[in-house]
Amino acid sequence: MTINNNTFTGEYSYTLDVKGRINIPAKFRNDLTDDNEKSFVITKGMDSCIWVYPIIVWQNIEDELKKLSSLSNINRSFVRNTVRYASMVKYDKQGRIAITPKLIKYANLGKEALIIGMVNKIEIWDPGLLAKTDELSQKIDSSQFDELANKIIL
Amino acid sequence: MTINNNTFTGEYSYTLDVKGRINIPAKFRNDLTDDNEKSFVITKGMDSCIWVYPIIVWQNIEDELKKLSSLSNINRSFVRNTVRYASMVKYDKQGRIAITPKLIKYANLGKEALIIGMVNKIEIWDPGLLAKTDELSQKIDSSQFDELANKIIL
DNA sequence: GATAACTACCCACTGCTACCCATAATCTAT
DNA sequence: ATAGATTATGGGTAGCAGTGGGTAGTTATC
Repeated sequence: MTINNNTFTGEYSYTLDVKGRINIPAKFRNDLTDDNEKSFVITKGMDSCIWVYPIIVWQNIEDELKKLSSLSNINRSFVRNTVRYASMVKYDKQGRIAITPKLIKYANLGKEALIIGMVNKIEIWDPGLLAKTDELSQKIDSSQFDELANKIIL
Repeated sequence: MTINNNTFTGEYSYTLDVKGRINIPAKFRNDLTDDNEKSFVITKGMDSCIWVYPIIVWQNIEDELKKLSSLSNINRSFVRNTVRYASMVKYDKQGRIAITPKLIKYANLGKEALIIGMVNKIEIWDPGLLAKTDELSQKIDSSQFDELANKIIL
C-alpha cells in the first residue's frame, strides 16, 4: 500500500557499486505506477545532487516547459542546466538503475549514497555534501522556513 | 465510542521491544478511520520526539508540499527537511508499528516510551526527555499562553 | 574484420523484515 | 464471579531486499 502514487518520502542509505549502479529503495519502486514501466528520468539537480523523476512526472514538466516562452530567463537556464543532462533509465531485476559517470562526478558520489524522497521526485546525495548543504540553508533562511512551516505543517 | 475521528488524546506508557516495535494504544487505533488502512506516517517531531500522523492527514501535507516549486532554494530545503525522515508504517496484527533506528536515536528512546495524543497527531517520547521539556516550557512567560487564549476557547 | 570495451541481463549469497503464532495480563459482559 | 474477548509483549521463520559478480551479445576502435 502506498500513500500517494509516484510520491516519495524518507531517507535511505545505499551503496553505489563499481559498475555505477545503485538500488532504488523497494518502497519507492512500489510507489511507482505501472505506466512508468519501471523507468525514471535522471538528471542534474539544482543542488549538488541527482534528481530522479518518474517518467510520467517528467513528461508533465516537459509539457510545462513547452508552454513557457524562451524569453523567460529562468526557463532558459532551467532547460540548459537540467533538461540537458536528462536521460531515461529502467531499473533491473534487482531494482537498480545505472548512473552515468557525468552525474556521478557532478554529485561527487563515492561508495556511500543517500537517497531521499522529495515528494514528486527522488534525490541522490553524497552524505557529506548533503550535511554541508543542510547546515548552510538552515543558517540562511530560518525565518522563511518558519513561515512555510506555519502554512503547511499541522 | 470515539469523540472525533482521527483525533487523539491521553497519555500511555508502552515498551519498545528489541526489534524496534511499539504498540499503538488500542484507543488510538479505534479512533483511526478505516480509510487510513491501519497506517500512519512517522517522522521527526520539532522537539526531540517522534510524530505519528494518520495517513489521510499526512496526505494533505504532501499535497501542499507538491505545490512548492523546486526552483526556489528555500522550498527545496524545506521539503527535504520535512519529508526526509517520514515513512509510512502499518500496524501489525498485534497493533504495533516498527520505528526506524534513525528515529529511535533521534528521540533517544530506550525500553520505556510515552505515547501522547496531540489531537490530530500522536507523539512518542522518552519519559525523561519529556519531563525535562515540560519543565522548560513551564518557565516560559505566561503571556504566551494569554496570546493563545485569544485564539482558542477552552 | 579482429579485438577491445561496454552494457544489459542473469545468478548467487546474506541479512533483515514482514508476517505468523504463543502467552500472559487486562477488560467486559452476563 | 467467571468465562470469553481483547490487549500487550515476546519470539520464530519464510521470503524478499540489497549487494556482488559473471557472461553473452552489442557497439566501438583500429
